[in-house]
Amino acid sequence: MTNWTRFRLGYVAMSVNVKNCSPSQTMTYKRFQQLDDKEAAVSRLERIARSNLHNCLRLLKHNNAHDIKFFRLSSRLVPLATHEALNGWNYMQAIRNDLRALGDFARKHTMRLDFHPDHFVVLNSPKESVFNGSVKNLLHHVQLVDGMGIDLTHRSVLHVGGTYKNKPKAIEQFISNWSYVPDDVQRMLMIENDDKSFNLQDCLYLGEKLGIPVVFDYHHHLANHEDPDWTSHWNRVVNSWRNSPHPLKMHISSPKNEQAFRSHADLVDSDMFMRFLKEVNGSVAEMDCMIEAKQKDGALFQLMQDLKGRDDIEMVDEASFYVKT
DNA sequence: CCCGGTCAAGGCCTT
DNA sequence: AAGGCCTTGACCGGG
Repeated sequence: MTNWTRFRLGYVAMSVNVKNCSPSQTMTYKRFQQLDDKEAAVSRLERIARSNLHNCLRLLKHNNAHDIKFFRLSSRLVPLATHEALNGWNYMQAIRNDLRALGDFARKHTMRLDFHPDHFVVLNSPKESVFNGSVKNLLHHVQLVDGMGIDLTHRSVLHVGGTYKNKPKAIEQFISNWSYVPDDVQRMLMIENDDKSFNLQDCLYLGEKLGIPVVFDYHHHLANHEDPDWTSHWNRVVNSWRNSPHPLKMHISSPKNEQAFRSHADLVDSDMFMRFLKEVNGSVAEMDCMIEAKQKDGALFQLMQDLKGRDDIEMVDEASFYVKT
């Protein structure tokens, strides 16, 4: 138990302020197929990947200028990286320097970077092909983290997966599949409650059983819960992070509206956020809050602006603060 | 230049 | 069994 918590804000993948700086440029497989000169096509993929990483570095510089030390990298940095048609493609060779530059900058400025692989990475699938494809994708993420030269532990957040019409069975499937997940990947992962299937208590059950930190998504919890009172489970969330080198991490977003409750709004509602912060304040020394909003870093800046006017907030810098109790 | 259709990957719901 | 939808940013081609 500590006195106050230092809260740090982060955002996802791209900036609304830095123009022409996409870290997710791509080439679809269809397009790749249409190109006759495969060697040229591959070097075009490599150019795109390098450009994505270069843009990431620009984003990190922008973040650093605004004290933002927490950032989720795009999971589409290297187009077609794990596509079977490109088996044997040594993209790491092509991106090594850019990747290293990214990691060097992050380390120099003590930034926390992580990933959130796309929804088709499903570790509890009963289909072997889906499971294997998921592991392949996650091993790609391991390579990226290693290539940046930063520690692998707890860098990638994942949902539990599908329910397949039998949630208890799907949870047990996750546990049995877990034993086939490579050690590196296991070490890299965190699990997050989702908005339709696996709620906070499901994640805590798995997290405790398998030693995986639980990322609490407050918005998902509002949309999908077994027990609406998350506070009575909070100490278990805190505890799931006890062996992590990183502070507890959570996701913050606001519903778009009542009809599309599960969709992300442009901005984060600061009153809702403050109510949440007051509940958790003091439970840990530091906490990282990932802002998931349409307006990306714009939402982060707006939120900080909203908090700035309050007398129960003590600002540390442009992206972190204490809550006074 | 703008706009609508399309795109590797899973799961789920409807028909 | 098959097709549409979810969700999302990027890109392509047509107007």
